[in-house]
Amino acid sequence: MTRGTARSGNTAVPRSVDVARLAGVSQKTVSRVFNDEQYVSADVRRRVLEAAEELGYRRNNAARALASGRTRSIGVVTLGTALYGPASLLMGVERVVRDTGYALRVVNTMEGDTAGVTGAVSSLLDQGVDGIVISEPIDEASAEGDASFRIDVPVLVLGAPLPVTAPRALTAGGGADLMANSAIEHLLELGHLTVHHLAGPQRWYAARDRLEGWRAALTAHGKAVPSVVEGDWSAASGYRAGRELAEDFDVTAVFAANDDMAIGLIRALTEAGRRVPEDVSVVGFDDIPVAAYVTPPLTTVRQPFDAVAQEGLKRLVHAIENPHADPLPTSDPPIDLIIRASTAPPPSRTTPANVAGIPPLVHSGARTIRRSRTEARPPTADPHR
Amino acid sequence: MTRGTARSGNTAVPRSVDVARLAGVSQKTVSRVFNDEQYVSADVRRRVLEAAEELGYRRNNAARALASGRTRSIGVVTLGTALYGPASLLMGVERVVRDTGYALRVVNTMEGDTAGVTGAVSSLLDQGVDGIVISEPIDEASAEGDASFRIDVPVLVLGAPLPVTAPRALTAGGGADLMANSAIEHLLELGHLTVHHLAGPQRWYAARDRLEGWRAALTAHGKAVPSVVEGDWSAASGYRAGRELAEDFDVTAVFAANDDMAIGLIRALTEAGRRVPEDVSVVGFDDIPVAAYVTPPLTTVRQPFDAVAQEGLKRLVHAIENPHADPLPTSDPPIDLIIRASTAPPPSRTTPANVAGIPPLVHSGARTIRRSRTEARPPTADPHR
DNA sequence: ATGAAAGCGCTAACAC
DNA sequence: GTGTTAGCGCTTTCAT
Repeated sequence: MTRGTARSGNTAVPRSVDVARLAGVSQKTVSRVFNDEQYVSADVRRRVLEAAEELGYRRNNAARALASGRTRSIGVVTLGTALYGPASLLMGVERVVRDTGYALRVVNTMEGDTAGVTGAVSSLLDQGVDGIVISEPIDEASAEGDASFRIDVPVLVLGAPLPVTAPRALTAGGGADLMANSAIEHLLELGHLTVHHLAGPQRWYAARDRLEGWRAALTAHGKAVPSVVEGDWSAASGYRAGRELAEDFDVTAVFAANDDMAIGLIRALTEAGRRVPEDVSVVGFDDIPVAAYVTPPLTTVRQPFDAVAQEGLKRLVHAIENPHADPLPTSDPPIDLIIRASTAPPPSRTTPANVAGIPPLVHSGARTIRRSRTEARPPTADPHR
Repeated sequence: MTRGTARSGNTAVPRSVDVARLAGVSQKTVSRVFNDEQYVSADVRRRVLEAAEELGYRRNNAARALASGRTRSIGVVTLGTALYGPASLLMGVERVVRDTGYALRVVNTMEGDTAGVTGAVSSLLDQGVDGIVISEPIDEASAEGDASFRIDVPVLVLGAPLPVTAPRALTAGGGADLMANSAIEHLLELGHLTVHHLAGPQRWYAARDRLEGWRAALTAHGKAVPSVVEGDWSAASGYRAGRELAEDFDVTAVFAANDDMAIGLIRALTEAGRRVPEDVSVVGFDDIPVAAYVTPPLTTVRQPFDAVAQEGLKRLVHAIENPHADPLPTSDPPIDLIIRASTAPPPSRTTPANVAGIPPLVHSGARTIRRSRTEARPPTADPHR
């Protein structure tokens, strides 16, 4: 391939000089037009645009980045797009990033990845990004924050505290402990003596956070804190946990750390002859799209993924574009507890079990309890949906 | 900000010249070391690496791209990471891309997006990519393939025919018609007189493909082709469709175009008093992670997302790196039909309905029927999982 | 309102 | 094996 000529085929890729020549202006003027700078006469602008159109001109982004020192792209480190939480967060981020005019570079850290978050961040830095989003990082096998390199672009961490040392760091999301709280209170209000917990993998901050919220809520209400069963977010692990829990007849309510595990759990309980919600109530976490349609429709906590992504990115972009300004303030979005048919009062010890039957048509009558994070207790219970 | 000095703080970002100076070699030698070129003595290589380490040197990717004409990145156009199919494909692509040494740029086209796939491709071209992956594109409102610009990088389309005109195009995946076929044959073998179809949104190629497969399979077996109900992939739309279908007592088997709709459908049937699978059999599509754990466990078609992504990308990278060679041959991966508990023989007209009960512990005994695309009919039915 | 000149930090080609 | 010289196609600075 000869330098500076055709890239493929027989037509050369046009450069700004070519456009300038055709429009009869200087190269710099072409640059001005494409950067929407002022001081370009309407006539010149039109001529330049026409010439560019005719040649099929596209600015070379590498040259732009090299000359300006800005790549106009944001890197995202995400873990397992297969999971609803991370996937939703990624979607939210993508949506917002586009509106800001930045491009998105994505690196996926799989669990069990040797390089981990540190490696992913490093690779983004190599690629050249103006800012970084780290979505739901998990604890690394190696020591945390041992990155031996400097991160001098702003970093936004979603749903966890900072996993790496970065001078210009921001966080958004998280606070699942408070969300867990509303789930537990709902179950206690129904009359359950305590609530068991099917936890997520404890390397995930989100999982630990939910567990802490569960424990704190029980303790605050003076209830016993049963031992914890740990899953791996999958329905399969929920199913396995369910087989264990089904044997313990003291279990009347379970708070699962996500909906998938809740569904597996319910399956196992059902197969063991323990009816949900008559014998055991189950609350999930996430409100995945099918949650309202499984049997029984799932009571669950809905996370405000979109709001978190949007709010966090607004702050990240602000930090990128105003390196010396103070970061924008945080504003945690409210959380919803969606009450459907998988929760009910505990079985009364005197009444015998009814004939098993299809749970009634309850999901259309789902209730939502919204609570903002700044309130201590939720005063409202507004029905919607 | 002064040119060529500190980017932030008081320490300048080191360049290859700085490394060269410190190591006592020429700048070009540093470049050689970092590009793993040959003809660098072990001693020099070590000194350069040490110097780089000490300074915290990182190659500037923009400069690299500008000088070499290659960006070493691949762009992905994906539609709605919220859906299991596109999300799985994206995950697969990410996994493979990393191993190839390319970076990933992602653009998400939401449904109802004005710019659509064409706009997304254009934005990737602006960003500068060496190749493009278009994952499950849908039909655009505007005329197809009307892109007024040239796409002179290789393009890989996943799960659909080419939505844009590109000289160097490849495709992978797709062929859902054949997959639909195995689902239909399973139901017919159980004794159903025909199979209804709950289709996906017909703007999606994948949805049309499944519909065609369904229609073709019924026709091939001389069965009646009932009218189609169309959903939007969501469980909610499956539920709405289910309320309609529940009223038609001729419906004994339904093939849903994805698992989410199947779950919504089952919910609606159940609420209407039609038992699954005793009264109505339901087959889904995708084998989402919870499919084995909903009630009843879902019989479904599993798509080989990972294999498709891997195979497609291998060919894309080959096309990028060997512009003038012939494209690598295609090799369609096999498809699995996972038989669980949502399918059964049709109700015999003489036997009255049994008392509704919990479906038995069947999902652990799931059967898998695998068929490769080159065979006309599946000869094997090997149990696994 | 427009242009000329000087880099941005690297890789490519060729010399030694 | 290693160094020298020219760009890559833009943006920046400064002149007009």
